[in-house]
Amino acid sequence: MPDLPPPVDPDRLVHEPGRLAVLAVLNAVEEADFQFLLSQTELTRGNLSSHTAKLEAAGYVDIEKSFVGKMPRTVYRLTPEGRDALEAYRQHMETVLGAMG
Amino acid sequence: MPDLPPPVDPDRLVHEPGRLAVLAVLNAVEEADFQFLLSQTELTRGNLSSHTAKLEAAGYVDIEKSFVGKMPRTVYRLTPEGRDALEAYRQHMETVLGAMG
DNA sequence: TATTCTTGTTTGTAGCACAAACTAGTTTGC
DNA sequence: GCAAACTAGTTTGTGCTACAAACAAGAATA
Repeated sequence: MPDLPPPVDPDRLVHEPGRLAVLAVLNAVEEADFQFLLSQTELTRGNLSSHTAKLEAAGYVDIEKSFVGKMPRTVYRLTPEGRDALEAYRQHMETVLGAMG
Repeated sequence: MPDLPPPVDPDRLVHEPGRLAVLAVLNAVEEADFQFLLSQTELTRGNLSSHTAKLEAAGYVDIEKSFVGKMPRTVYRLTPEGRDALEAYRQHMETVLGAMG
């Protein structure tokens, strides 16, 4: 029989599946543009835009805007705080899930 | 460098922290009453009530009402479907988190 | 020139989590 | 024996937030 579970209290900003998908991609690639995130996460553009805005407001993601030729391009990067938050989330969830196994 | 993450698409009914806490407790103990769930999950009563109602509606939890002496008592149990859903959730999240390690 | 494509942002809505207020009955105190 | 306080949950109201549709600003294309 599994042990009684530890408290379940994840960082909600990370826990939301759309944002977790974004963070997981950024964790893997260091740097990604809007289109790449779109294709990897399968979010809609509106959704991706608002999730990245929220992650930026939290200090978890840096957003850098520039132009490639004449077209705008937005590049997203995990900040150190974002990386820490993601790692803390991972450990928290591993603990919770591990106690269920 | 971590691999690109697999799709992040957890069962939202399970993913919600309050409900995950309830399911994790029920997974551990087979059977629990309202008060025990309250103390273990640290949810408010209103919250616990509505989360369990949702889990019952989904067929993940059975609710059994009886009396102990003259006081009502409600006992909660995981159904087989609930157990399966929780296990599927666990595996899904392990996969997602594992790719981040 | 106009229409269609790109790159995102803003807006409107519906759903949901949350806690406060409520219900129904029981025990305790005076 | 009557009121106040406690038990065991449920219902209700509110505010947040995820979601996609509509929008905006330009660039390429026909």
